[in-house]
Amino acid sequence: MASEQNKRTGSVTLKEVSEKLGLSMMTVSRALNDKPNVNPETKKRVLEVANEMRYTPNHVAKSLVSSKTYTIGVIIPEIGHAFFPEVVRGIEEIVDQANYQLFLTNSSEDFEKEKRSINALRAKRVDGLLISTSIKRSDYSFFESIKKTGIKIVFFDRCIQGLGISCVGVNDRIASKQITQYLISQGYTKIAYLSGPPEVTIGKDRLDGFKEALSDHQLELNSNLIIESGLTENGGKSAMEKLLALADHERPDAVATVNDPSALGAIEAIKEAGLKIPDDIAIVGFTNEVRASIVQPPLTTVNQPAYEVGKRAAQKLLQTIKNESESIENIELNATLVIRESS
Amino acid sequence: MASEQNKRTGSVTLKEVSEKLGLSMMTVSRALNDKPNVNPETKKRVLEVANEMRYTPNHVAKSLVSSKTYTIGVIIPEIGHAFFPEVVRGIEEIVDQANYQLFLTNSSEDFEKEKRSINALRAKRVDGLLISTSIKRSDYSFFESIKKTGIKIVFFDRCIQGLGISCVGVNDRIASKQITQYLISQGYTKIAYLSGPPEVTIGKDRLDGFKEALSDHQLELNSNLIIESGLTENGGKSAMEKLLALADHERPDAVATVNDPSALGAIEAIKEAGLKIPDDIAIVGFTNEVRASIVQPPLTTVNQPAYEVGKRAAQKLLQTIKNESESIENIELNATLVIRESS
DNA sequence: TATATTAATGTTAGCGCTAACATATATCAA
DNA sequence: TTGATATATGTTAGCGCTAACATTAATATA
Repeated sequence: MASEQNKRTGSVTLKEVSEKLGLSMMTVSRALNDKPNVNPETKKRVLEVANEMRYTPNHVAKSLVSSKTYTIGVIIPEIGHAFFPEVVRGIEEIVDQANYQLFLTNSSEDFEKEKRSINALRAKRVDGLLISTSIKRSDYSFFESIKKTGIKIVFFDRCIQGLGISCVGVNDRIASKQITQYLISQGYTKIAYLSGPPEVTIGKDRLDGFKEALSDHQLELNSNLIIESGLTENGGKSAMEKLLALADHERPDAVATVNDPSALGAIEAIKEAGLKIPDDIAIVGFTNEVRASIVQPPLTTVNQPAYEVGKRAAQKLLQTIKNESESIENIELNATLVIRESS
Repeated sequence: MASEQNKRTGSVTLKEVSEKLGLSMMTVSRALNDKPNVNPETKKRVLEVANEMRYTPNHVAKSLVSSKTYTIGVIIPEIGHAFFPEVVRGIEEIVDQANYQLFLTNSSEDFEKEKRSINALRAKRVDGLLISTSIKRSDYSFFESIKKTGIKIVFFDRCIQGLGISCVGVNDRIASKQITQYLISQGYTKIAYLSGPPEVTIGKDRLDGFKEALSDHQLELNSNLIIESGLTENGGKSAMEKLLALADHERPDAVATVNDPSALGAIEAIKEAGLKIPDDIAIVGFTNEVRASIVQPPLTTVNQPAYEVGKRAAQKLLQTIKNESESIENIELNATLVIRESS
């Protein structure tokens, strides 16, 4: 029993199975892979014996022959942000259906680590890469050179434009504009904005949407009320503290934010200052992550279909892998307003 | 430039680099892998040319030779549960430091999918497996047979005992006992329990801890007050509704739960019934996930060091891979009480 | 000077598998 | 009966790399 096992790796090989059966490796290979021209009887015997011997095909060897690994790499900037696990869930579902396996890496918003991971995944010969870039990315040239190697890439959520790489995200600009318009329609006039990093699409697009809404309604854009908060709770909190420190006449009556974590941090600051939401100051987020419905007061925000983003990105990547001439697309999913009590 | 690229895969091979240099593949291989007996001058030239040609070593081929893939597989029951992304973050950090790559699969609490994933990962020849089993697991024999193949396994959070496989978790029984004792010390006497699935360690151990605390304080164990809620919000909510439907004299004055999602669901039910927490009914959770501090009222719960669980599990697995005679351990991390306002 | 030792490089074989070609046997039409 | 066709199986070579052994050149030792 254990004697059938390969000395080197501990697993049974095709050769061992074929020897036991008195057949050539090729016939056994054909039988196990549903190739034509195998006697049904032979096939049955092969399957039985392979099963008995607990043969597991070695995909490493298969991959070397076929130069396909049925493996994709996913680069996440921060798995701690509730948005991303949902995206991963979507990706995993699609990828699993297609019998691919998923390598996960977490860059922790560190571009150097992101580069290292991408190179490691290339060495592992992944068939494709699903990337959401870290914030502190500096050189586009890296992605250009990666792209030149011919590996298939799809960006999601945080995209880089102009590289000829497909992207799956939400219509950030429009959604950001809508939620700002909603604040305006509620009668708020001094609206502040906690912005994300401008280098990344989501940072830029959401800020643009905010600005558009203001100018559409002839509201002045007070640059003192636009503060970069990054994408975290802490960033949101300290940005809000700066706003609260402004003189009374400048202080905003409402705050729009680049994402929910940032809004949650801001809420903390507002509460600590002893102010009431939305009476003293209204606030809205962007993401609709798990905490948004639970915080007091429940947060008005934009629902980003995270799971859907993951699914679509994975689908697009698999198509790009399968079909050499797959077009480059900019897929924008619809984000929708979720009106709760914080505004 | 592009002409140096391999026709088959689009990437440059060792052979191509060696031909360009007029050296044998072996010398180039030695130079690139920091092996001894290479002329420093040669090494420098090799590194330069390899870099110029954008050579990326093919780990698939390396793995076939070495029968090591520097790859581990992680099986998560539900990445949507906030606890698990944190665990994954811990795993990823350790694994990355050791230059391993991580395959992530999400079983969605489906044991059939879990088995499929494990088999797929075995075919991919991962060096080890980090597993948190799904709830609906029925046959232990599967794990027994997997273990026989010699693959290294470490369980985390949800373990199966008696298989001779290491496990990293928290001291569930004791922590559950402590939080129940805390409720008792606050004067509650009719304490209900929303329990998890008993087949899984966390379900059993936490319930045991709860029971121990009651019997230590000579409180009667009313089996009507122990309801299986599963591990989700919905389960918690409907279990709580059953408790609220009890006759007045039976109705609990406090509820302990198997985990935070379950507690959060129960809180919803209590609020919908128009009752006040903790005045009408107190509630405590178990996990300390992101929402626990934010819900109204903030949830008293047990802090499970998720990130630490991930790190320790990954460390143990890497040690088990490296060291053939690594001992089988049951690592219990300390969970600590987090007292907030729900009790 | 002859010989042992070390350093630098090369050659061969094989990891586990499959594509592509080769062979043997059975089946069929003319 | 003959060769053509289909079916079932086998053989060879090679995917990209490295371990193990082989060779050559350079240096040290007696």
